[in-house]
Amino acid sequence: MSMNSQPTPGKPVRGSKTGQPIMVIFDLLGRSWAMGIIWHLNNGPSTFRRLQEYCENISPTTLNKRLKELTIAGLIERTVDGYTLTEQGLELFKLIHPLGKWAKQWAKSVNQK
Amino acid sequence: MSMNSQPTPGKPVRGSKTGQPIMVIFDLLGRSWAMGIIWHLNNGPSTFRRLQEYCENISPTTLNKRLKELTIAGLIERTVDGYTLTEQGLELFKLIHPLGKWAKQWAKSVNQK
DNA sequence: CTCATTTGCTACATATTTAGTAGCAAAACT
DNA sequence: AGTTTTGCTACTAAATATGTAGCAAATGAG
Repeated sequence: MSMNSQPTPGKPVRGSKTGQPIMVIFDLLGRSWAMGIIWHLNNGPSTFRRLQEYCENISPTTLNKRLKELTIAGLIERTVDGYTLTEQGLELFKLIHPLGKWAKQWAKSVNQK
Repeated sequence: MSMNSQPTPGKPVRGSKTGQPIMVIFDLLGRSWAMGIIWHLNNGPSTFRRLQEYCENISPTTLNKRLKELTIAGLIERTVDGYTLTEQGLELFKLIHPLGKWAKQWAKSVNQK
């Protein structure tokens, strides 16, 4: 079965053939560096090259693909200052933000084993 | 470069060479069906076969891999009733839960374009 | 201007991940 | 004792990500 490349609500995605919104964003955000990009853009606009550096030298192929996907999804956009979070992207970031704290706790407990 | 298969805090993962916890769980949860499994287990314990059905006939290979990863990560465990969320898994679910509502709104706005 | 740099990105070859199908051994019914 | 269900492995094909090279357009310096 061939899967859509752009995760779109209502269309089958990696993780949901019916395209349930929650699964669609998890497909989108789960792709490599997608979260890293959003996390970073929360600090302000960034150019392609700068994002690349920040993302530990992600390959330009992947970065470009990710940027296009996130743009189509309405989470980021390109301005004169570079790529930026849209309002929707910012809201998403706020929702996901608490995960950072939880993840640190989780990391400790995992490493204890 | 070869990447660890099991996303582990402190070790390089898809999305972070330094293994920052937040990136590690996004790697983990971003893999196909990982979220679907957690989402479903929130309704109670489930057997392998039942999970498979729920997950739109995910291939057993992938399901098994995911289950192992989530188990090592301490998010799920196997009991007499089948696979279940651990307490940590449940907490994670609670954090992620609000995303569901946001995603529905987001889906609407995306489809309007 | 004009030459050198930087930026955003494409091409391409390789490696890793996922999907999809078949089927088997052990446990649970009947 | 025989059938069904369950948890899972093996294997092949398709999709995704990585890593390197490099080019055309925009920017900056002299």
